[in-house]
Amino acid sequence: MTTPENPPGDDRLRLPPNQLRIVDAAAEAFMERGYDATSIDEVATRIGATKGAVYYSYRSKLDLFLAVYERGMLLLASRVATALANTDGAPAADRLRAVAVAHAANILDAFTYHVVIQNGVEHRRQMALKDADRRRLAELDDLRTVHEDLVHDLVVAGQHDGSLRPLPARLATRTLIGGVVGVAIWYRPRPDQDDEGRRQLAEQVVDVLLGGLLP
Amino acid sequence: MTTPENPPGDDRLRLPPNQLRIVDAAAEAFMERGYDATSIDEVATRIGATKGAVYYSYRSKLDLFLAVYERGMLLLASRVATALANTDGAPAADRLRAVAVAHAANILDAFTYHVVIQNGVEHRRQMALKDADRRRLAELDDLRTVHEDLVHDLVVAGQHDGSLRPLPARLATRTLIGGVVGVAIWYRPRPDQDDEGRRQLAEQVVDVLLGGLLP
DNA sequence: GTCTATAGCTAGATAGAC
DNA sequence: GTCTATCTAGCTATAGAC
Repeated sequence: MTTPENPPGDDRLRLPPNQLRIVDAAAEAFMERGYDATSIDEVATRIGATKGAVYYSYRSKLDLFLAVYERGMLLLASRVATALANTDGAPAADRLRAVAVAHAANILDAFTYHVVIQNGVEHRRQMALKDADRRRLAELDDLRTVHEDLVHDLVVAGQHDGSLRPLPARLATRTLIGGVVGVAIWYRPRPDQDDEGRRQLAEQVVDVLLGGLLP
Repeated sequence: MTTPENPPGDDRLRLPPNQLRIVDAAAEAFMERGYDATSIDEVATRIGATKGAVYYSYRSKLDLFLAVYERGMLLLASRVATALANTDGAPAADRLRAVAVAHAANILDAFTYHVVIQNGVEHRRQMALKDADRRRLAELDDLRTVHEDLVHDLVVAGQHDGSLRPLPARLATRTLIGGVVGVAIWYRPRPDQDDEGRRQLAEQVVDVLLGGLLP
């Protein structure tokens, strides 16, 4: 986790250590086996405990999933905010690049979380939820929308100041974000790759997306 | 389904009508609720029948998933083969574009299948499988590898003949495919969109990926 | 070929001891 | 706070009638 500890840090990012261990373990388990196929027993085993310890901190399995989803999105939001702060006043294309690199880098750094988000969002939308859960899920989905709108605004601004090609803005936005998010699908963590290595990979991916494959 | 019926048509694409109805229904259900959350009863209900009818044609739930996976990959392979045949002798960049558009268009046309493939592949890899099932799954995974290698070869060829930018070839390949596959995540089918409309959308997405967002 | 009935199992959630 | 024991629901898969 390479997220700055103090900058635009949402308070919800600060978890008690035992909860953080549970959420980390849940993210790993959900990534490897999928949400439905993962039992609470399995999450408990990963932290060397049993069901009871998990249920003491989280009401339900869905609650646990929402905690993973939330943490992943907040880590991303925090990092994107930093990228924007660092490029204040720069041309839109440069800010867009900074945001996209921050996004890709966060996917690599908090890999388990983002794979879970990636695989989990669709199913959850259709499932039967209690009102309170539905509300929490909707809030988290808002974070995705906020990010897409932010990128969209940068795309439009870039087309205005001439730093970006005139393309259908919404389509370009989604294709760009889709390409970044796709990293969560094809990337496999390597032991030899440190923070700096992941950052370089993030930049390379964004270069391909912004510059295209054609000469 | 806009797939040519005769060209490079794998025989496995020709299913008896009742089996096709079952696999179509399964793809829909898996897309909406996810593999694990979907019961065989639910698939049966969608074709106006009960469990028994499904189990008569498919031994197990996994068998049904494999049938969906197989059909999706074969539809894609067939369409890509046609695209390659149609661009024989053309510069590599043009062939790459044709393949990518075929891929994107097939994702839109056989949307349910590709969403299931997209969401399902990772989990299945880690699950406990019988030898026979493991073998079938490996065969289907091969189809993905074949496609990636095919795109990779086109990328390398394009860099040779100067029709593509000199980028890290594997990375560029995965980013391109990732961007195309990402369509299965953000696209939502529209009633007003016909075959031609989907084809145009596929072309627009590929234009963004090949040309990039920068001027 | 499709139905109903049911066996057998898994896993979410809770209660109460420590 | 974490444990063990247990209740309960829901689902895969099969058997046997029609």
